[in-house]
Amino acid sequence: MRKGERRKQDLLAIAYRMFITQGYENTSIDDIIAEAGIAKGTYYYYFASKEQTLEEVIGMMIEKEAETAKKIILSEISVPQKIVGIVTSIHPAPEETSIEGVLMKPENILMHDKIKRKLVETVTPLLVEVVKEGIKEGIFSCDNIPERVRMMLMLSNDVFDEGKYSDKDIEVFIDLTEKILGAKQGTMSFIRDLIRR
Amino acid sequence: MRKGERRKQDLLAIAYRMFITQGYENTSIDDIIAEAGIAKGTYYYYFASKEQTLEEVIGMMIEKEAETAKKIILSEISVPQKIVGIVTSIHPAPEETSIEGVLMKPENILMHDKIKRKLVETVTPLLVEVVKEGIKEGIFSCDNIPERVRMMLMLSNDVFDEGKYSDKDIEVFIDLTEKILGAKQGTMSFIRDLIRR
Amino acid sequence: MRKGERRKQDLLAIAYRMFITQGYENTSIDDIIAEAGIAKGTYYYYFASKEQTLEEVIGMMIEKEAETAKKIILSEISVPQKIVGIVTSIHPAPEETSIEGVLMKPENILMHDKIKRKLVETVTPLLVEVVKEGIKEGIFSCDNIPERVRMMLMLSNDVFDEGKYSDKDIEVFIDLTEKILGAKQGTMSFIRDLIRR
Amino acid sequence: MRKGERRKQDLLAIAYRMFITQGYENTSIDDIIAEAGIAKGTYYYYFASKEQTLEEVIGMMIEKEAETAKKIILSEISVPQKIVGIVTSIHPAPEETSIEGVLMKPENILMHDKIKRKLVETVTPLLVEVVKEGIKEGIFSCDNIPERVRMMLMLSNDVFDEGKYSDKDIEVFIDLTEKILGAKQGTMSFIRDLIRR
DNA sequence: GATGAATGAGTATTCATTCAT
DNA sequence: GATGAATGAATACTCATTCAT
Repeated sequence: MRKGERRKQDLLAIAYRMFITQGYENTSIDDIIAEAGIAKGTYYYYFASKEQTLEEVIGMMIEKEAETAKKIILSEISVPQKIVGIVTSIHPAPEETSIEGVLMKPENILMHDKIKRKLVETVTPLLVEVVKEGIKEGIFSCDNIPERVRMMLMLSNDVFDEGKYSDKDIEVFIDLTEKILGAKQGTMSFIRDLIRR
Repeated sequence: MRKGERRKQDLLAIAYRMFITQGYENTSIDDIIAEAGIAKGTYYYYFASKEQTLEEVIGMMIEKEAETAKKIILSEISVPQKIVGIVTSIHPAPEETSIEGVLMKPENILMHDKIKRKLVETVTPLLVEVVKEGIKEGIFSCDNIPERVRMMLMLSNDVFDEGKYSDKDIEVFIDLTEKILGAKQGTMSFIRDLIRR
Repeated sequence: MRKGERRKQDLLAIAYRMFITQGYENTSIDDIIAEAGIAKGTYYYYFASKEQTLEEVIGMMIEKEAETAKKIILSEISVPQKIVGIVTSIHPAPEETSIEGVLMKPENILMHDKIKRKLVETVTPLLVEVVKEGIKEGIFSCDNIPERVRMMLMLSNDVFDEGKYSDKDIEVFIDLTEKILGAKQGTMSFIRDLIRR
Repeated sequence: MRKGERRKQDLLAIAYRMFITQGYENTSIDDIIAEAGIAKGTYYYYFASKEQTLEEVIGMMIEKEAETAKKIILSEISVPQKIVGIVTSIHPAPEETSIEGVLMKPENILMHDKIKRKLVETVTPLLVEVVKEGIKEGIFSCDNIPERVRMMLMLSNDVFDEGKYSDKDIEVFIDLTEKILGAKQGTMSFIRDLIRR
């Protein structure tokens, strides 16, 4: 059973990499098994279908992100820093975005979209708690917290996922983030230094 | 030649309807020509490829939207109403969204995404002018106008495209819209009455 | 070894049921072992191949039928009743036929056909003895007994296996049965009451 | 269109031959197109699926048989000869049966069974007319004609399709045929000379 | 302008069987 | 006796595109 689990993880990792690199639709089962060096039957021993593989790949990613977010929440940093930490952590790693904007190539939109939705869904409740903490501390002031958090997340996706954003985009984003949460101007301005490269 | 143009428009209309209804990937050339009652060769006489057809379909839509937007701009209504009018006009007609959320079915994401991007790109400069008008009138007050307009558009996409939004979502959206543009609280509150059904 | 025998019988019973229900071709080894809750290796410990399983399943059925037939022969009923008893006993139980004519679904023809042939082969010699008894008693009168018995069996298969037969079919069948065996008219007419539902 | 029709007929002929020779299930699309020397797409241009091909192959055969039967009916021979002519004409040509009993190989049962059913269905009404003719002429005498004709057909299938029948089988079959139709003994005895080889 | 026959690379999925442990 | 991971050949079907007429 150990052996089987290990192999499944390997396959998942390979599938993940290939889906990201060439797109889900453009990756054939044959591609995957060739890369993994296994027989077709073996692949289907571990996965019921290609789509199921995609689900598991996504699940794996989400899980990782959620864990990171939880660690951030438990760490000893200020509430605004927690929020920014979580928001930035859920964006595609620079390696991935930089390789010719892979994630946004049309062949990847399906997967990217699935991930985005699930990520928002997963991270929202975690962030809600953080925001509530901020309200208690008097840093933020707002109602309809879940809705505001969701919008903030979606906005950050819109702005940062393409990998093409200007300084002005950042300025506006900072401004909006403060206003979404009802923070004093300047509260989130340290984002500038984090993001600008 | 007139006749040819006419036929092309028909094909475009058919393709548009089928892409929307069943998704771009799920619509085969055979489907289209069956519906149109023409031979395969004829289809390829008018379009170089399936993808080109998609581009033209999208172009057609965008053109329509842009025209609507321009009409709104030239009309005799208040600046906030112009903005809201344009923003709401670019969202899928209720018929389309309501029919089981067709547009967001996974098979439609590719097309939907392409449309969204191009729409933002096209509508932004138009809206920028309106916002500038609003600033002159003293209703709005902000810098980085193009960036702010883009974010507003993207946010409205995020909130309204799924067709599933709560009253709270609307409240937050109104609040944010006002803050994005630096308007007084209440300026955009009439949105409530437009959107709530 | 006793334990092994028991398990094999269980497997045979499961295979039988699934072959009947879903057809031989449509039943995969995986289906069988899932139902039995055993590993694939275990299955192949008991059976050399899927086809061998089918043979054994059929053998099992035939054996049962033959036993029933023998019991009928030894019982204290009239010769015509023995014949009818045996003939009716070899037809699929109403439960099986009635469930949407399972046995005749195209996916079951192969198995059904194999069973039919073997059954005729097995039952013929038994019935021949009964017919000879009838001849001694002066009830029947005919030559070429084995050939006649075979045809009677095949005819009964044709008429009754589909589960769709009219009253007229029964009338004709009774008439023919009498004539096949050279019996007086009316000898077999009690079939009517047995079969009509 | 002429060209297309011709090719379809060729494909049908090839499929027919291969289905007969190797069995329907054992004949892959690849086999067929290799034999026909065409591309896979071409095959699917003419047939929607493998199963549809089977249906058309069977339809083709049935049509042929029905035509033969009609010709026999219109010919100037005696009623018993018409009946025997039709019945013998619907059995597999000797070439086909003789080649190692191809038709009855397990892999062919499905197709064989489909053909048998459809053939009985198609030929029964034709034979009914002939039998009625015979009754008018006073040669036959019976009620429930359709049921009797069906049984006669099924019986002849049972006896002759396997290609293995003895002289005694023929004797019994002749006897039964006469009795099914209520003919005088000897009416159908000329069958002997036709069938015995 | 229009036709429709022909193409063929591409793809996911199934399943009986083996064998080292 | 029992396991379950690994195999890999087999197979039906799709579809955008081309081109001679």
